[in-house]
Amino acid sequence: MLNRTYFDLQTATTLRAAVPRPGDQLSPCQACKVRDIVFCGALEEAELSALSSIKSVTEFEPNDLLFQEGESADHFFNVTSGVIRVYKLLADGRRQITGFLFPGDFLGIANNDEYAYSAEAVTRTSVCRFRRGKLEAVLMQFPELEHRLLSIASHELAAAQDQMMLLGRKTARERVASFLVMMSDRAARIGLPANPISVPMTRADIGDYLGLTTETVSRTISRLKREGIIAGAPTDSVELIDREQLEEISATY
Amino acid sequence: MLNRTYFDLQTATTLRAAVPRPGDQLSPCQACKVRDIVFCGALEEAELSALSSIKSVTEFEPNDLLFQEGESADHFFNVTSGVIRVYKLLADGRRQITGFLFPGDFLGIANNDEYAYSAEAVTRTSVCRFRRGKLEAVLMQFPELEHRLLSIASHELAAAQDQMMLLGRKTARERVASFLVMMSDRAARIGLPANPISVPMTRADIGDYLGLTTETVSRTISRLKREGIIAGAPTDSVELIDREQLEEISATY
DNA sequence: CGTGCTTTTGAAGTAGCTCAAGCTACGTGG
DNA sequence: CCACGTAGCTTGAGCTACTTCAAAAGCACG
Repeated sequence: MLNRTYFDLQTATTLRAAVPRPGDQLSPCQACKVRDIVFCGALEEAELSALSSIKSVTEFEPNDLLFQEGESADHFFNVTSGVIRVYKLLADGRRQITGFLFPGDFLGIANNDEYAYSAEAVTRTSVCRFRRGKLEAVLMQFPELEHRLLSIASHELAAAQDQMMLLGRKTARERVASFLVMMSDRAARIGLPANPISVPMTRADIGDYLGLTTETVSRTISRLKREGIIAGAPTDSVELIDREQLEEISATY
Repeated sequence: MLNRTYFDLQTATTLRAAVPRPGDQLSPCQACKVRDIVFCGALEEAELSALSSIKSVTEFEPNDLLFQEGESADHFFNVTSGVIRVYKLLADGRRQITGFLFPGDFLGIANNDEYAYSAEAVTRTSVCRFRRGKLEAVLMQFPELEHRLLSIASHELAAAQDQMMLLGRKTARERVASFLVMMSDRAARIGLPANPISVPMTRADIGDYLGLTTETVSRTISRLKREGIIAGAPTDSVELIDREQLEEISATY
């Protein structure tokens, strides 16, 4: 399961040149490849070193559980490489994946002291982990960080609303097209090529994300291929041949 | 359209005794009937009067538009009475209602400077309105307020994830049951009776919230009535006869 | 080179949708 | 006060997009 995807993502974050800045080497985070993207980006040295002092780096293998719904929410995470799936389960095993996380994404915003969802590694993944209590102390000290968390939460909220539209009102074809366009955009955002995209998650994952069955996802992708809109390079990689049409199909307003 | 529901909600917020506190009458917000519920609740007098000085009260009639997706996000709102629907549209008119707002709910968290969704009054509604720029200035001054916004956003995020589960994986029956239980819980939360609940929105609204058609909503409610699990008092009011069974049906983990 | 997992494809079934008609409630104007 | 119009709700009949069940094919790994 340690497939190409993982290497792609590794490569990607490596490719993102970590531009040296004045004041470099003051804290390990200065060298972080994804730190320009969110949370830790563009912070004062004081804030950054406060954060740095409470972080620990952890690695996960594919399908490793980061935490489970209902567990005490002891940590926040910042993904530095790999892909994570976040999901909820019903008693009878039905699963809804509420999001996929990529390098630079933040994880662990919870309103009680319990996680409201579970999180698992899709690929080999590394994260920057913060103890909740400690992070909160740092937040108290640096209101700018809290401001940033609010901004992250707002983004997530907007994304969640788009996903509700997708789940409530789009056809299977529109959902799959939306998914592929989203994957392409996310890849571009973290510095990967937007076109032949890597799709490390299984059809079952995609189905549980889009509110479809694996069979429907597979059939829909097959049809898009037959129509020449996309093409499947071998190892879980997809080429968007007619991106414009894909966007039309995706029915984004 | 100025039906019983509106009066119910008016009554409710009036019933919520505004307990006098030391330091009362310092600002008009002290008397606010919903202020214990969120955002403005339990603030220092300084914070409260800062907020109070930038707010303005506005009323909306049923179906009035508060703002539209894509508009410049100039205001935040706090609902003080009535019910609001928040939704997104696709180009061809398909609508997804992403939430209903009740007294005490906060509205307008946006990540760009554009609203990501539209908002309309379901019933006659009154809101407390804050100019975005001014509120942001107050936020800068009182980090506690930003902390509170983050907490609100976290709650909304958790609710959004539940809704994704509902839209992606639940059956029509489970969705309708979930909806009724949710309405009952929300009513209780703002001090209304949890049992004969008022359902001011149309079947079309409910359908667009649950990812169903009006017909399916209607049929499903009819069946729940036939089974004696709920009963329809006349004016858009529903009695939960067997709440326990309704919760079972709703498939909440 | 077989074992297990994922994906694909087919065939049949069904939950929910579409289309259509009738019903109820309510406000309006004669 | 009653006819009338409109908007929402209900119910029926038929349809279809997606699911379910099943099997075979592809692929990764020991």
